[in-house]
Amino acid sequence: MNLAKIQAVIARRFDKLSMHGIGFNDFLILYLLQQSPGEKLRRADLSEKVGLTASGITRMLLPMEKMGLIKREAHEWDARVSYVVLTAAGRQIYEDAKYTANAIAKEIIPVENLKNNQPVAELFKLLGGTIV
Amino acid sequence: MNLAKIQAVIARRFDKLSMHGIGFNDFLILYLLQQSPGEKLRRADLSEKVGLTASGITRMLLPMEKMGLIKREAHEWDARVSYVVLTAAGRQIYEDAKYTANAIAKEIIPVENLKNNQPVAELFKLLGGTIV
DNA sequence: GCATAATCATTGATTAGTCAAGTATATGTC
DNA sequence: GACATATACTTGACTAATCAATGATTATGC
Repeated sequence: MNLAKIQAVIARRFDKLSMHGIGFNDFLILYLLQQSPGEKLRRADLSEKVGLTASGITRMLLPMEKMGLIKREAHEWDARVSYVVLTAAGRQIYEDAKYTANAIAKEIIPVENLKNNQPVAELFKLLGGTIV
Repeated sequence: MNLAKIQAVIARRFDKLSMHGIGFNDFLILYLLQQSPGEKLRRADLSEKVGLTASGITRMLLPMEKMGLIKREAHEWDARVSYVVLTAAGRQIYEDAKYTANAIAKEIIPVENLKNNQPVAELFKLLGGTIV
């Protein structure tokens, strides 16, 4: 009864991100948005990527929206979907936080797995299949 | 963001335990008690074993106590500690649920790891280091 | 073209857990 | 033997998530 521990331990390492005013989950969202075409994702897709339910996503994004890290955008023709879009402020925070996050990820990932110079990407990929 | 998924997936498989009126966590508690000397454990030790905080344990055990699966027992000389003891009813439920749980565990564990004929024990041991 | 079904997002109610503080008891030191 | 500190547990306040229900919109079958 607690695999969540692993996730908690990793997430805790990322507590340093608070120096940028965001947490692990926020960073993950920004990361996913930033690497998506148009820096946007449908809420349904986002929920699928992070492994939360739709309502979980709604609730997780609320404060990020208030902070101005992300904003809403309507789908071109499907009125049911609402895109989550990275704002300029969000992109800026992400760019700043990236360095911190990479440093943390470098402490976690075994060096031999560090092929390209993108520790966070590698970490998320490693956890990937199961996590992100 | 979700290693908890693994745990959730496994726990969900154990939903069948509801036919015995208990859930995965309840079964885990019963399991741990049943294999402890005197069928009892200090709350602190239990919390350590399942990876919850002390308060988490207090809250998890409350309904089980109401259902009469477990009961309290004072420590012989240390008035701070309170043992969690398996009741006769609890043992009975455990014995019944064990068969269901073993069947489920057998579906999850790779056959080559099934040495002795105690799938649940093996499963918990496999998850062990990190989980139980 | 209309009825029915499916999809997307939000909301209220609930659950499972955390942390911080509090209570009670034990232990070590002087 | 009294005080400081540590340990065991409980409680209140809070957080993060779930589910079930709902509203809105789009897709499908006939």
